[in-house]
Amino acid sequence: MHEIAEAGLGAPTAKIAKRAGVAEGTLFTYFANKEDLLNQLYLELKGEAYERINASFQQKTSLRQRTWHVWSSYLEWAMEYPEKRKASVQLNVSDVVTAETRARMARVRGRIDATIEELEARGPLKGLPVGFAAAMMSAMQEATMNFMLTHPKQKKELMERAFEVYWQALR
Amino acid sequence: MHEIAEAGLGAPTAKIAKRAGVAEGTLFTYFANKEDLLNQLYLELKGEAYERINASFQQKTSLRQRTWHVWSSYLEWAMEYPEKRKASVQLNVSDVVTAETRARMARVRGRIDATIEELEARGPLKGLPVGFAAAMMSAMQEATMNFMLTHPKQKKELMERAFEVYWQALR
Amino acid sequence: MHEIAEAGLGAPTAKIAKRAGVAEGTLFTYFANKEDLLNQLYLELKGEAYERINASFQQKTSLRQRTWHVWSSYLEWAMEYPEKRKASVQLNVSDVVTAETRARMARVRGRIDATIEELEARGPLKGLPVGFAAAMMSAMQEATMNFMLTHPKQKKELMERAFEVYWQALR
Amino acid sequence: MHEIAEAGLGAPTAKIAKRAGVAEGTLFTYFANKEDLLNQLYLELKGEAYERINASFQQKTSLRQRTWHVWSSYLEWAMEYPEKRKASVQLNVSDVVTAETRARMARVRGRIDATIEELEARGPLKGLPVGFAAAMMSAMQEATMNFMLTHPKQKKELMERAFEVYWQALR
DNA sequence: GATGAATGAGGTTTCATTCAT
DNA sequence: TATGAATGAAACCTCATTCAT
Repeated sequence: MHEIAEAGLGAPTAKIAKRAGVAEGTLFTYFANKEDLLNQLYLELKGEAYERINASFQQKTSLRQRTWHVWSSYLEWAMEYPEKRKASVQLNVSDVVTAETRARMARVRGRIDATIEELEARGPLKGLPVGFAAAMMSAMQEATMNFMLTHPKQKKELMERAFEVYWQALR
Repeated sequence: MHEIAEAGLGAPTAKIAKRAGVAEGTLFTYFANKEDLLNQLYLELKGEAYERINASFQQKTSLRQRTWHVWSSYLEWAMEYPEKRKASVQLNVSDVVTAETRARMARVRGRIDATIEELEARGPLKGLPVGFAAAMMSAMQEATMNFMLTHPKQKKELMERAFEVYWQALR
Repeated sequence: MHEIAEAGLGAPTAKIAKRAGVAEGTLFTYFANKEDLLNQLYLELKGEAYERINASFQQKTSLRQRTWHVWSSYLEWAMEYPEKRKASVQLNVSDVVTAETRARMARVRGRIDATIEELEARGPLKGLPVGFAAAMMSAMQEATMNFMLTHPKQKKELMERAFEVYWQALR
Repeated sequence: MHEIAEAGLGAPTAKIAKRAGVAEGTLFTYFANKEDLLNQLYLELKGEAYERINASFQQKTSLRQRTWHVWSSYLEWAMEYPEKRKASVQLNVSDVVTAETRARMARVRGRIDATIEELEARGPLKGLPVGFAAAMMSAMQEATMNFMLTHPKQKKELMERAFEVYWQALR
């Protein structure tokens, strides 16, 4: 993860192994090949983020509260582990992550998706394809993250006001 | 550009040269090295998109009209040249594009930025860092693009309704 | 043996171990290294073939009958265990089988060699180096085997007629 | 060829390149991969041998004379270039040489095969599969070669008397 | 004695870049 | 200025062998 965050997906397996404190060959007793390693890393990182969101998820609260929960817990996780987020983004954009891996991940999202999809039933998004609200949130979260990192003093404010923007957009 | 869109930034210079109809070595009489080539390509692609936006830009219309112009002309360009957009995104995410290249690009945006920054003076974004509205728009445009590509029948609707979402968000 | 027949001498020790139903490391409590293992396999396979020939060897019959016995029992063994023969041939050609192993094998041939050497006393081979008749037989057996495998219907005929050719040659 | 003869098909491409006086990478501008290189080498070596045989081939002489020509010219070539022969044998036995390569080679044999097939019309081989006489000759040539190499003084005698054996066999 | 995770040297192949023509 | 063969560093991956358990 460290290596991917620093050097991108092109990070040599030799360096990855060294950073992990194992021999070059050892990598390949745990992963069939580099692609497999990257896919597993993706599952691990995304899984961790989702777990964080799910952990303190309050099913019975208002839609706004649940949406805020999804919005904020992801951003908090990402701020806490910027390297994990960076690696995660790199993997997400690339095409080493197979459709199968993405599908498996989707199955894990569960309650998160259920909440976000509630948003799609509302006026501004009614009739648009499923997943649009979620894609919008992701896009806005990433954009917000970048500003939170470059303007650490306004971190909290950015998180809250950007959420307000998202929320207003979907009223 | 074709090669980058198809094979990513890892596309071999040999293939790039062949596609361009020149010999392998010829590439390096025009570009110092691969990184330089990619930076120039980035400037070319982004420049083309901005030119498109600037071309029919109506300075004197309402803020909403100008914002819609920026929103829609980029999306139209991107739909018209999906390969250019794909290459452009790849380059944008990567770190071969130097800070200097990005800075040079920023200087070209001119009137576009002026418009988008007007948005930041409004309530929902007041006090947030400069560039936030633009970043938000880019993020939402990319997310919208992906849906336009996978749901071609709703192309027009997606473009318009997603703009409405953006606009509502910044009211 | 199975692995060698299928994948050649390059077959990984890991696979050999698995096929044998033991752990990777266990191989090396029985064999000093891969080369040793291959040499032992060679001894085992050749030994088995020779044992087969010796088993029903009739010392007192005519030279032709004894020669036929050697010719046919080897071919029958090879047809019965094509994998053993394949592995055996691979080992024979390679140079992992040491001179010492080959020498040890020679000592086992005993009665077979005695018979074949009788052939060398006859006109056509008189004066040629010891072992020539045996080498000739081996060469012809391998060539015949290949045809027996690709023309299974003529198996018996090929075995008999090719022997006739060999026998005529040495009259 | 030198490397293959010395170290077998496992000879590292790095060594092959060095021996050829080119850089490691240069190999792969001429051959798609190692397998391709080995196939081309096979074609080159076998081709050379056949060319030698065809060169002074006298179409109108007796069958025995033509058979002797095939027999002896190959053996002479092989004695003259023992490394080429060794490499050639290694390749022949292995399965890196594809069926397609072998087929292409077969097409080159031309007049040689025509002669050898005449032998198959004769009594001892009548009714046996096509190619049997040629396979027999190859097998016997290889066996003879080994003795010629270990008994250089009897070279000429071995070549002639072994031919006699072959010829007698097919009377 | 059996195990199998760990090792790292060594193998094949790719590719940005150079430079004589 | 254009060419493309040559280069060799560096990438990914395999596998015989060791050794703590």
